[in-house]
Amino acid sequence: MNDHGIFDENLDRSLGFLLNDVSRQMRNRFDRQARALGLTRAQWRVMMFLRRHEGARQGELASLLEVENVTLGRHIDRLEESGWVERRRDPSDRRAWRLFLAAKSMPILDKLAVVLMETRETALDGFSAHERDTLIETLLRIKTNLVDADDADIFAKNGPQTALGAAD
Amino acid sequence: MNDHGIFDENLDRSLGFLLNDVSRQMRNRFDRQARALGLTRAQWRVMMFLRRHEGARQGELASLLEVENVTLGRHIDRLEESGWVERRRDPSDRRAWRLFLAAKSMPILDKLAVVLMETRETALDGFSAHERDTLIETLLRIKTNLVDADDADIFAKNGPQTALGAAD
DNA sequence: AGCTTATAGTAAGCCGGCTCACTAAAATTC
DNA sequence: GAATTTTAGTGAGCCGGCTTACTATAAGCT
Repeated sequence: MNDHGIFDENLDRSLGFLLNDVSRQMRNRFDRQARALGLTRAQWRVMMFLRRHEGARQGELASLLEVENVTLGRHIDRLEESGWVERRRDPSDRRAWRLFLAAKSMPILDKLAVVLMETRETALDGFSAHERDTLIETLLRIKTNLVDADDADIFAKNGPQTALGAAD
Repeated sequence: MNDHGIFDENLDRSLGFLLNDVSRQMRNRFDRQARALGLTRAQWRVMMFLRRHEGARQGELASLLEVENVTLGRHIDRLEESGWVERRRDPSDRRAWRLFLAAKSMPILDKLAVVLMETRETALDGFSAHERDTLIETLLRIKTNLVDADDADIFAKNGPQTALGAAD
């Protein structure tokens, strides 16, 4: 019983903020461990995806990473400046870049995978395999819900003509 | 079977990145809905905490929010500039500020609580009450694990003398 | 009292997200 | 072939985190 009515729930237990907190804590922890290697978690993630998609264009990679084009562009700026990644002009499309890992990048990737595993073990200390699976599946469900809702917003805004399968 | 060995797991399913993605999606969704009201989720959260702790100093509020002092300081800069929050000098400590909500802030807070609930409903569409509880408890466990690990790091670095209960 | 240490907060500057506005080039349409 | 629209990427600038270094003041010790 307090003065603020039904909206005065405990913000510490609110899903959005809790996800934010935990995500931030994990990022900070990983980055502290990885600082000596000269990469942040976000940068390393870009490189891991790039390893499996060498020669990708920025837009393709941004789409895989689910960030905006401009966000990835700035990552690539920094990674190129530090010599981890190379931009080469696409020979058949002069607007586009093709992205490649520099040779010096390879040895770092697996080291940081170890840091990631350690961070995860810290976070999930005391969790059973089943609990871990459930958590991952739950987060994927949430992600799907949010993506679907965004799609529905776009549909509502632009009308059916831009949606797939809307042919007559 | 590929060329990259045991470290080549699916990054899309990696806990840290998944938390990051979901957290970002929820933040973006909330902020898009709330933009018309002139506040972001982080700013609104500051104000919600402040409502229950009027007169708090910046350091106290930062500690409640679990962000660094400097992070909150910049929030307060912006909130003060927009007239949502007031800084008043502490009469008994000239280093410190005391924080207060401006009168115009009150009507906004409950509106944004509704936006938060809608965002949560979108995210948790199709989840049972039990599943929701489980998720929150799981996230709190992870948070505890990470906080404990940070505490252990500090202990290891500074030695027992800074830990509570380390008398003699 | 006077020196030292701890605390409250700011300044500067980095990374990681975003939007909005833009350029250059490609693709489409007429 | 020319005009239009779409696409690839950048520039500027905002918010939200952080670290490191600093100022000003308070508190503690001798």
